[in-house]
Amino acid sequence: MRYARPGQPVRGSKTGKPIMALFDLLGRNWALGIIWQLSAGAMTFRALQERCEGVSPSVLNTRIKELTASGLITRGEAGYCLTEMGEELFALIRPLGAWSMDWAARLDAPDA
Amino acid sequence: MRYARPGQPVRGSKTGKPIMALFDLLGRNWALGIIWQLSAGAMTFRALQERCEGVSPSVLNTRIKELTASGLITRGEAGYCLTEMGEELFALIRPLGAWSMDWAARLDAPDA
DNA sequence: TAATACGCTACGAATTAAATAGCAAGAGGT
DNA sequence: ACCTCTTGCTATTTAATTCGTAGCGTATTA
Repeated sequence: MRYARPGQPVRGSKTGKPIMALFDLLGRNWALGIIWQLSAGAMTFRALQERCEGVSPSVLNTRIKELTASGLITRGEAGYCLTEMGEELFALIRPLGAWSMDWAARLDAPDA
Repeated sequence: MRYARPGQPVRGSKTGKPIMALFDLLGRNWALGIIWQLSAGAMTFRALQERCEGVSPSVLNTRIKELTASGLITRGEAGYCLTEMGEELFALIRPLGAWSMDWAARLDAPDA
Protein backbone atom coordinates (compact mmCIF):
# COMPACT_ATOMS: atom_id res chain seq x y z
CA MET A 1 0.00 0.00 0.00
CA ARG A 2 1.19 3.47 -0.83
CA TYR A 3 0.73 6.05 1.88
CA ALA A 4 0.54 9.76 1.43
CA ARG A 5 3.53 11.24 3.17
CA PRO A 6 5.16 14.59 2.71
CA GLY A 7 8.68 14.64 1.35
CA GLN A 8 8.17 11.91 -1.15
CA PRO A 9 6.08 11.46 -4.26
CA VAL A 10 2.58 10.27 -3.60
CA ARG A 11 -0.49 9.55 -5.64
CA GLY A 12 -1.08 12.50 -7.85
CA SER A 13 1.91 14.38 -6.57
CA LYS A 14 5.32 14.04 -8.08
CA THR A 15 6.77 16.92 -6.15
CA GLY A 16 6.16 15.69 -2.63
CA LYS A 17 5.17 19.15 -1.43
CA PRO A 18 3.65 18.83 2.03
CA ILE A 19 0.41 20.51 1.07
CA MET A 20 -0.01 18.16 -1.87
CA ALA A 21 0.75 15.15 0.27
CA LEU A 22 -1.85 16.38 2.73
CA PHE A 23 -4.40 16.93 -0.02
CA ASP A 24 -3.69 13.48 -1.34
CA LEU A 25 -4.25 11.99 2.09
CA LEU A 26 -7.41 13.98 2.79
CA GLY A 27 -8.66 13.68 -0.76
CA ARG A 28 -9.70 10.11 -0.30
CA ASN A 29 -13.12 8.86 0.45
CA TRP A 30 -14.00 9.27 4.14
CA ALA A 31 -10.61 10.57 5.26
CA LEU A 32 -12.02 13.95 6.28
CA GLY A 33 -15.16 12.34 7.62
CA ILE A 34 -13.18 10.03 9.88
CA ILE A 35 -11.25 12.93 11.38
CA TRP A 36 -14.48 14.83 11.79
CA GLN A 37 -16.18 11.98 13.62
CA LEU A 38 -13.19 11.21 15.81
CA SER A 39 -13.18 14.78 17.02
CA ALA A 40 -16.16 13.73 19.13
CA GLY A 41 -13.88 11.45 21.11
CA ALA A 42 -12.42 7.97 21.04
CA MET A 43 -14.57 5.21 19.61
CA THR A 44 -14.37 1.63 18.48
CA PHE A 45 -13.95 0.47 14.92
CA ARG A 46 -17.60 -0.41 14.64
CA ALA A 47 -18.84 2.75 16.27
CA LEU A 48 -16.74 4.74 13.86
CA GLN A 49 -18.07 2.72 10.98
CA GLU A 50 -21.62 3.38 12.07
CA ARG A 51 -21.00 7.11 12.40
CA CYS A 52 -19.56 7.14 8.93
CA GLU A 53 -22.87 6.00 7.59
CA GLY A 54 -21.89 2.39 7.33
CA VAL A 55 -18.76 2.80 5.25
CA SER A 56 -17.39 -0.60 4.30
CA PRO A 57 -14.88 -2.07 6.73
CA SER A 58 -12.29 -2.47 4.00
CA VAL A 59 -12.30 1.23 3.20
CA LEU A 60 -12.43 2.18 6.85
CA ASN A 61 -9.55 -0.08 7.64
CA THR A 62 -7.50 1.31 4.77
CA ARG A 63 -8.17 4.90 5.83
CA ILE A 64 -7.34 4.06 9.44
CA LYS A 65 -3.99 2.67 8.39
CA GLU A 66 -3.22 5.67 6.24
CA LEU A 67 -4.20 8.17 8.89
CA THR A 68 -2.30 6.25 11.52
CA ALA A 69 0.83 6.14 9.39
CA SER A 70 0.47 9.86 8.92
CA GLY A 71 0.35 10.47 12.61
CA LEU A 72 -3.15 11.87 12.68
CA ILE A 73 -4.98 9.14 14.53
CA THR A 74 -3.98 6.41 16.92
CA ARG A 75 -5.52 3.61 18.89
CA GLY A 76 -5.87 3.99 22.61
CA GLU A 77 -7.69 2.31 25.45
CA ALA A 78 -11.09 3.59 24.44
CA GLY A 79 -10.61 2.94 20.74
CA TYR A 80 -9.45 5.06 17.87
CA CYS A 81 -8.85 8.72 18.51
CA LEU A 82 -7.07 11.75 17.17
CA THR A 83 -3.45 12.33 18.03
CA GLU A 84 -2.19 15.74 19.02
CA MET A 85 -1.48 16.48 15.38
CA GLY A 86 -4.88 15.17 14.45
CA GLU A 87 -6.49 17.55 16.91
CA GLU A 88 -4.52 20.40 15.42
CA LEU A 89 -5.70 19.52 11.97
CA PHE A 90 -9.27 19.25 13.17
CA ALA A 91 -9.01 22.70 14.69
CA LEU A 92 -8.14 23.98 11.23
CA ILE A 93 -10.95 22.24 9.38
CA ARG A 94 -13.53 22.82 12.09
CA PRO A 95 -14.72 26.13 10.61
CA LEU A 96 -15.79 24.21 7.54
CA GLY A 97 -18.76 22.99 9.52
CA ALA A 98 -20.34 26.40 9.85
CA TRP A 99 -19.25 27.49 6.41
CA SER A 100 -20.77 24.43 4.76
CA MET A 101 -24.16 25.42 6.11
CA ASP A 102 -23.84 28.87 4.57
CA TRP A 103 -22.76 27.24 1.37
CA ALA A 104 -25.74 24.92 1.41
CA ALA A 105 -28.11 27.81 1.97
CA ARG A 106 -26.62 29.80 -0.88
CA LEU A 107 -26.75 26.91 -3.27
CA ASP A 108 -30.45 26.57 -2.58
CA ALA A 109 -31.02 30.30 -2.97
CA PRO A 110 -28.28 31.57 -5.28
CA ASP A 111 -29.71 35.09 -5.29
CA ALA A 112 -29.13 35.66 -1.61
CA MET B 1 -22.99 12.30 -13.30
CA ARG B 2 -23.75 12.61 -9.61
CA TYR B 3 -22.69 15.84 -7.99
CA ALA B 4 -22.02 16.44 -4.37
CA ARG B 5 -24.64 18.89 -3.15
CA PRO B 6 -25.80 19.60 0.35
CA GLY B 7 -29.40 18.83 1.13
CA GLN B 8 -29.56 15.63 -0.78
CA PRO B 9 -27.85 12.27 -0.54
CA VAL B 10 -24.49 12.12 -2.23
CA ARG B 11 -21.79 9.55 -2.66
CA GLY B 12 -21.00 8.16 0.72
CA SER B 13 -23.55 10.33 2.46
CA LYS B 14 -27.11 9.24 2.95
CA THR B 15 -27.93 12.07 5.29
CA GLY B 16 -27.17 15.01 3.04
CA LYS B 17 -25.57 16.99 5.87
CA PRO B 18 -23.77 19.97 4.41
CA ILE B 19 -20.45 19.09 5.96
CA MET B 20 -20.64 15.58 4.56
CA ALA B 21 -21.59 16.86 1.13
CA LEU B 22 -18.61 19.20 1.31
CA PHE B 23 -16.30 16.41 2.38
CA ASP B 24 -17.60 14.28 -0.43
CA LEU B 25 -16.89 17.05 -2.91
CA LEU B 26 -13.45 17.85 -1.55
CA GLY B 27 -12.62 14.22 -0.90
CA ARG B 28 -12.01 13.53 -4.55
CA ASN B 29 -8.76 13.44 -6.34
CA TRP B 30 -7.45 16.94 -7.10
CA ALA B 31 -10.51 18.82 -5.84
CA LEU B 32 -8.55 20.53 -3.08
CA GLY B 33 -5.52 20.95 -5.31
CA ILE B 34 -7.56 22.73 -7.97
CA ILE B 35 -8.94 25.21 -5.46
CA TRP B 36 -5.46 25.71 -4.10
CA GLN B 37 -3.98 26.42 -7.50
CA LEU B 38 -6.81 28.69 -8.59
CA SER B 39 -6.22 30.86 -5.56
CA ALA B 40 -3.23 32.17 -7.48
CA GLY B 41 -5.61 33.72 -10.01
CA ALA B 42 -7.49 32.88 -13.15
CA MET B 43 -5.89 30.48 -15.56
CA THR B 44 -6.68 28.41 -18.63
CA PHE B 45 -7.60 24.77 -18.65
CA ARG B 46 -4.13 23.76 -19.73
CA ALA B 47 -2.35 26.06 -17.34
CA LEU B 48 -4.39 24.59 -14.53
CA GLN B 49 -3.62 21.12 -15.75
CA GLU B 50 0.08 21.87 -15.79
CA ARG B 51 -0.02 23.30 -12.28
CA CYS B 52 -1.77 20.19 -11.09
CA GLU B 53 1.22 18.15 -12.09
CA GLY B 54 -0.25 17.03 -15.37
CA VAL B 55 -3.48 15.56 -14.06
CA SER B 56 -5.36 13.90 -16.88
CA PRO B 57 -7.81 16.12 -18.74
CA SER B 58 -10.70 13.77 -18.06
CA VAL B 59 -10.23 14.02 -14.32
CA LEU B 60 -9.63 17.75 -14.48
CA ASN B 61 -12.72 18.24 -16.56
CA THR B 62 -14.82 16.17 -14.20
CA ARG B 63 -13.59 18.10 -11.16
CA ILE B 64 -14.18 21.42 -12.94
CA LYS B 65 -17.77 20.47 -13.63
CA GLU B 66 -18.34 19.35 -10.07
CA LEU B 67 -16.77 22.44 -8.55
CA THR B 68 -18.65 24.67 -10.96
CA ALA B 69 -21.96 23.01 -10.14
CA SER B 70 -21.14 23.55 -6.49
CA GLY B 71 -20.59 27.23 -7.01
CA LEU B 72 -16.94 27.23 -6.04
CA ILE B 73 -15.32 27.97 -9.38
CA THR B 74 -16.44 29.63 -12.57
CA ARG B 75 -15.10 30.53 -15.96
CA GLY B 76 -14.36 34.14 -16.74
CA GLU B 77 -12.50 36.10 -19.35
CA ALA B 78 -9.08 35.07 -18.19
CA GLY B 79 -10.00 31.44 -17.67
CA TYR B 80 -11.13 29.43 -14.68
CA CYS B 81 -11.17 31.15 -11.33
CA LEU B 82 -12.65 30.94 -7.87
CA THR B 83 -16.06 32.39 -7.22
CA GLU B 84 -16.72 34.46 -4.14
CA MET B 85 -17.69 31.30 -2.30
CA GLY B 86 -14.59 29.61 -3.62
CA GLU B 87 -12.45 32.40 -2.23
CA GLU B 88 -14.17 32.04 1.12
CA LEU B 89 -13.46 28.35 1.17
CA PHE B 90 -9.86 28.93 0.22
CA ALA B 91 -9.50 31.38 3.08
CA LEU B 92 -10.54 28.57 5.39
CA ILE B 93 -8.18 25.95 4.01
CA ARG B 94 -5.28 28.33 3.48
CA PRO B 95 -3.82 27.70 6.95
CA LEU B 96 -3.34 24.09 5.93
CA GLY B 97 -0.36 25.24 3.87
CA ALA B 98 1.68 26.29 6.87
CA TRP B 99 0.41 23.47 9.02
CA SER B 100 1.34 20.85 6.45
CA MET B 101 4.95 21.95 6.65
CA ASP B 102 4.94 21.49 10.41
CA TRP B 103 3.34 18.15 9.93
CA ALA B 104 5.97 17.12 7.40
CA ALA B 105 8.75 18.15 9.75
CA ARG B 106 7.27 16.21 12.64
CA LEU B 107 6.78 13.10 10.58
CA ASP B 108 10.44 13.15 9.69
CA ALA B 109 11.47 13.76 13.29
CA PRO B 110 8.71 12.29 15.48
CA ASP B 111 10.61 13.09 18.67
CA ALA B 112 10.45 16.83 18.20
C1' DT C 1 -21.69 -23.13 26.48
C1' DA C 2 -23.80 -19.83 23.92
C1' DA C 3 -24.19 -15.20 22.60
C1' DT C 4 -22.29 -11.01 21.67
C1' DA C 5 -19.07 -7.43 20.30
C1' DC C 6 -14.76 -6.72 18.57
C1' DG C 7 -11.15 -5.72 14.81
C1' DC C 8 -10.43 -6.94 11.04
C1' DT C 9 -9.69 -9.90 6.10
C1' DA C 10 -11.27 -11.85 1.49
C1' DC C 11 -13.25 -11.44 -2.69
C1' DG C 12 -16.00 -10.21 -6.68
C1' DA C 13 -18.48 -6.35 -8.56
C1' DA C 14 -18.93 -1.60 -9.45
C1' DT C 15 -17.08 2.83 -9.72
C1' DT C 16 -13.40 6.09 -10.43
C1' DA C 17 -9.05 7.59 -12.15
C1' DA C 18 -5.06 7.44 -15.26
C1' DA C 19 -2.85 7.59 -19.71
C1' DT C 20 -2.89 8.70 -24.24
C1' DA C 21 -4.66 10.19 -28.54
C1' DG C 22 -6.97 13.33 -30.93
C1' DC C 23 -10.81 16.57 -32.47
C1' DA C 24 -13.21 21.08 -33.31
C1' DA C 25 -12.98 26.01 -32.78
C1' DG C 26 -10.63 30.22 -32.64
C1' DA C 27 -6.51 33.41 -33.22
C1' DG C 28 -2.62 34.83 -35.70
C1' DG C 29 0.45 35.14 -39.16
C1' DT C 30 1.93 34.66 -44.61
C1' DA D 1 -6.81 30.59 -48.50
C1' DC D 2 -3.43 28.10 -45.81
C1' DC D 3 -0.63 26.78 -42.10
C1' DT D 4 0.36 26.71 -37.18
C1' DC D 5 -0.60 27.21 -32.59
C1' DT D 6 -3.38 27.28 -28.44
C1' DT D 7 -7.53 26.07 -26.17
C1' DG D 8 -11.18 23.27 -24.18
C1' DC D 9 -12.50 19.13 -24.20
C1' DT D 10 -14.02 14.01 -25.70
C1' DA D 11 -12.97 9.07 -26.51
C1' DT D 12 -10.97 4.90 -25.45
C1' DT D 13 -8.45 1.64 -23.12
C1' DT D 14 -6.33 0.18 -18.95
C1' DA D 15 -5.28 0.48 -14.04
C1' DA D 16 -6.49 1.55 -9.39
C1' DT D 17 -9.79 2.34 -5.90
C1' DT D 18 -13.98 1.62 -3.52
C1' DC D 19 -18.17 -0.96 -2.47
C1' DG D 20 -20.88 -4.59 -0.55
C1' DT D 21 -21.11 -8.64 1.65
C1' DA D 22 -19.65 -12.61 4.06
C1' DG D 23 -17.20 -14.30 7.58
C1' DC D 24 -12.98 -15.44 10.63
C1' DG D 25 -10.51 -15.47 15.17
C1' DT D 26 -10.42 -13.50 19.70
C1' DA D 27 -12.26 -11.72 23.87
C1' DT D 28 -15.97 -10.78 27.01
C1' DT D 29 -20.24 -11.64 29.14
C1' DA D 30 -24.29 -14.42 30.49
